[in-house]
Amino acid sequence: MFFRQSPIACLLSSNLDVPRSTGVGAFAMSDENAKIRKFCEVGDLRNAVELLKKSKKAELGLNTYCSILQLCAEHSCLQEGKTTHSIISSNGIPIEGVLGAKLVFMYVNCGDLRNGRRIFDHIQSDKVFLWNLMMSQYAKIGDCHESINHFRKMQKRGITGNSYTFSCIIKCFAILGRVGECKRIHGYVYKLGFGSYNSVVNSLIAAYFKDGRVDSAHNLFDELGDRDVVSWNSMISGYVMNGFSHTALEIFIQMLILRVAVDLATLVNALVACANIGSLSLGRALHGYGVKACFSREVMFNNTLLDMYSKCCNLNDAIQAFEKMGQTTVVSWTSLISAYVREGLFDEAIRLFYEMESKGVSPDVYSITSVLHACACSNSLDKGRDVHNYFRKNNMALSLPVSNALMDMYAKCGSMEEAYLVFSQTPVKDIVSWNTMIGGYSKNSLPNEALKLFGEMQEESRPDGITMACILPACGSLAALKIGRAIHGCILRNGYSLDLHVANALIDLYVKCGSLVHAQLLFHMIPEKDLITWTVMIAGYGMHGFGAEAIVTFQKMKIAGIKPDEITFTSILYACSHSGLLNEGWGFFNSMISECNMQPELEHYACMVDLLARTGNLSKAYQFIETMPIKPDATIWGALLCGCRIHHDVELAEKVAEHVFELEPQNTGYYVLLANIYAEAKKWEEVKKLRERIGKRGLKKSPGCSWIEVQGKFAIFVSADTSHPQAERIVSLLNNMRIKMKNEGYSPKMRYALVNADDTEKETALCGHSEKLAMAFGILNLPPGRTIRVTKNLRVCNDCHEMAKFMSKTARREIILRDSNRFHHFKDGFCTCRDFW
DNA sequence: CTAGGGTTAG
Repeated sequence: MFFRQSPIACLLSSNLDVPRSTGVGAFAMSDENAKIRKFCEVGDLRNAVELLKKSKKAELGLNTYCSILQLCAEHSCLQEGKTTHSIISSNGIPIEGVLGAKLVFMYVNCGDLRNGRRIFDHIQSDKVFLWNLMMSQYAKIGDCHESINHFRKMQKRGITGNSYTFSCIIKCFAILGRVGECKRIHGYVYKLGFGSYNSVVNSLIAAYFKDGRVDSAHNLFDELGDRDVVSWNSMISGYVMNGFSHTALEIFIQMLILRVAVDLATLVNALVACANIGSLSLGRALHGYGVKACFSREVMFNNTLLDMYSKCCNLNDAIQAFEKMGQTTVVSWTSLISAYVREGLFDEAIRLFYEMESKGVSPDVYSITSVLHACACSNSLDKGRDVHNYFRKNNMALSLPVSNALMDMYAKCGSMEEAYLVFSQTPVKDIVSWNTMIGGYSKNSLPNEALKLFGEMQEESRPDGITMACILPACGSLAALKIGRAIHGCILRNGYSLDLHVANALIDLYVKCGSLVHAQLLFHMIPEKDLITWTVMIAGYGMHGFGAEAIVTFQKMKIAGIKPDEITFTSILYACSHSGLLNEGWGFFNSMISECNMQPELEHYACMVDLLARTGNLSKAYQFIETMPIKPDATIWGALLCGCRIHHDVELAEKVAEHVFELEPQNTGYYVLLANIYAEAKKWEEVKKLRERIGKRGLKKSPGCSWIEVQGKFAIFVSADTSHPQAERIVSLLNNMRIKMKNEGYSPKMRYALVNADDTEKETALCGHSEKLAMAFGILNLPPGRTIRVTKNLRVCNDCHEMAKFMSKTARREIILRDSNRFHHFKDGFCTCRDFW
């Protein structure tokens, strides 16, 4: 009955002499403490703290504070934890020992690492638990360095770690990619006797997988006696991470056979494996399994499921998975956006981005890069700019991946100016930034800018294999053999040639630089050729006029089990047309439809028209165009117009030209072509009319331009250029050549001149063509016997072609001339095109 | 006594 009274009532009602040591407080304290502890036991934190606030210092015991702090920690209630802390302080309780540890635990668990750290530093505890707590929390927020610092301090103080310490430190070193340290810890762990702890071994397995040491990881797993679900999950995710999704799924199946309990992480990893190998049926089975295991409310499960359906090319199921989700995150939206991109529905993907934003889900780096990728793929500069403006309006920070995605978008949409603007405004660039810009310039036919940036890059950053694959096409389009060779050397020194992208780009480089022998050599050295390798070589043979070799290569490719795609067919048809192989061309065209189930596209029709027209089947070509299932464009009619010129069919040319002019009224090349056809038929009146027509439209003929690389420098010539320092020597060489030609019975093909002037004037005009100037410059400046390689932006003219043949014989030089259409190898008075181009 | 090792997107 005494105990049931309140302490105050006791004091007032009693005059008993109570000993001081056990005192009134002692009885009262147990009462208040018990009440608070009772609240804590049932998880009523609010009432526990309220009562704590009302209680006096003397009424409270240490355990009571600890109970409340424990509850705060478990429920992550920082506010109540702080209140408790301040009561402890104002009550003058020293922060040390168990109470100090509890405070650290509370702060750290509530995510207030700063206050946790302050108390941790203050109490100077040697408890391993607290050290582990700090380490793992730093690791959790991604500050691996601080976590490692703690570990080092711990070692200095002579505190021996336990399994928690080592699993954490191994993870930190693994994240930082310091596998050497992991190995060191591995040995240390064995010495201390933690070598059989599954938590430690599991983190080691993950560390080795992260470093690509699949075998080491697997050995650890084999030797691990006490495997738990995490061990299995580590194996599955490790194999997936290293690109062995099939093995990952085999391990998953093994797990099912051994009846190891599967958890959420297991299913998520297995679903990723299914997504990677496109195994829809297994993915569906896992879907069902997960629903039965009650994971259908887990965001992680649903997001992975959505992505699995997307990657298995099942957009409908992906949409359904999204719609069934109770809770969506930015990850769900991003996966859905990517799913639409994968299906080619770019506009819908872009629309989803804005819908997500309007639903209050703020975009992150991944969603932003995805939507920019959608803009890039849809080739829509306006939509890409809109997204860019959206960032600016919302003051969103441009992180490096976002800036890189912006550059890529602008580059793919053809605006290198805007791409460069982003690039120049990116203070710290990485290799991706440089590669994106260099590749962008290459693909947008700005090879000089690509080379310039490549030079700048080397001052700041080390190029990698991708850089090489980006810069090589620029060298190719300039026919910059010397620079290309230097880059080839760099590739060999760094071992980049093992990368198939690089190897393919190198073959293409040598093809484009006219060095077919080198291209062939490299081609034969590649043990595992992919579709691109074969296609590049087929196109290369075609461009150089080796149709038969192109066909043999095509057949070898099929034997190697590689299926041709649309581009391969373009290349082989192109090769047939450049060598005049009509029957073979038809064969490939038909097999494309019947054997490979492909719909020929415009470029395939263009090749066939070209082939028919060149071989003189003009009316067949006309019929072929008229029966095409798709609308012919200017290049198709243009190919026929070319044929009309070769076979001097003025009547058909006029008919065809009207189609061309209607489709591409701004393209001067076609007017010039028709003018030449008239000129060759000596229809000067018609030439004059056409010139007037061109004049009215205000069209300008794009100037012919040729260049040649001598000692790593380019000499560039335009038609009738007299500004070159060696102009006099060049002209006299050409005049001498012309005289020699006349003496040997060659007459200049005057009918190819556009002007109706007297013969002398025509001859001068003929002599001024840029390719002649470049070839002459080559003869004058390259050591005897060296092959002369000239590149021209337009098609070579017939007169220049004749002269090149003559030059190759009289000057005893091999000349390789690349025009906008193909290669001409001149040797001993003959050309590989056999005058057929 | 408390904690951890394995978890989706580009």
